[in-house]
Amino acid sequence: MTDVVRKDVQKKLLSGDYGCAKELTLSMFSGKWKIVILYHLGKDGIYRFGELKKLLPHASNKVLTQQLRELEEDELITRTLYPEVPVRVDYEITALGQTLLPIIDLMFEWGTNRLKQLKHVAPRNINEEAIKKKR
Amino acid sequence: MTDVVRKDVQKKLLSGDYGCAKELTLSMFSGKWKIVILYHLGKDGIYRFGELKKLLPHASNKVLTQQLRELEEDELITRTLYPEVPVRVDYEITALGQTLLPIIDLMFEWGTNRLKQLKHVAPRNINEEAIKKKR
DNA sequence: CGGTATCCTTTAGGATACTG
DNA sequence: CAGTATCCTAAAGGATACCG
Repeated sequence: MTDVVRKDVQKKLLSGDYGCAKELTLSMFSGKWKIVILYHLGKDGIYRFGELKKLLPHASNKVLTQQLRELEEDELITRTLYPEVPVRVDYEITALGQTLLPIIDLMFEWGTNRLKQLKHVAPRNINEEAIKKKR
Repeated sequence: MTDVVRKDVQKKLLSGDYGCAKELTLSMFSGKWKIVILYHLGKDGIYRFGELKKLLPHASNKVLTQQLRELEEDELITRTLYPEVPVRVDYEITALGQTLLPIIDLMFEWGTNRLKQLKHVAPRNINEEAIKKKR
């Protein structure tokens, strides 16, 4: 899921149902590349489309564009087009987007600690879990 | 998306690729009802399956069970079965799961603030955005 | 360069009926 | 009571080709 949540939240907003604050926040990240995009824009400043593509070589044109458009809709990033030849497009994080950075940092921290733990229980355990999943 | 991320992270763990700490954390929440489940278990203590169902009336049996199983796999909650008649099953958050609560709290806080802002820009704006999306 | 357009696959999520 | 089992659909994500 992920964008199930996003659409759900949007629907609730439209119908005047202003509950589910956590879900609203979660829906900001939900999308395969959104966290990473926000992270880099928050950390390094401005990126051009092509630069983001290099950063995320596994993201297809379509999906990357889609994620950027949604982040823009959510007012977390801005898109600036310079009508030069060839065209240039800059993506930058907004003030609102920056307010998400502390959360992303916490997530990074938690994930890092958890990865350390998972290494200690030895890779074999992880494999066993994976096998268990296949049943 | 959402569990795209979860499976992605699991794959990376298996192949020894221990990057993507943020994604690991995100994958803990990704799933339509996971945050809410963690939130309630973290706040109120133990819940039985039926109680969770009442709390989440829109979740189907299948999906709710699935989310609980994944949370258990990720070691965020425990499942305890009491072989009484009729059977009883308790769900409880683990110590690891509790370490996610600060993040969830932050998400709740961010979402609440954002909802306030969105109310102030007036519902009409939101409708315009929604219309824009339909193109 | 920064995308669209098109087509395709996968899978998350859901409705309903049934069971130990 | 606490789930499985089955079937279904919507939509997220991806590959590739083309465009202003």
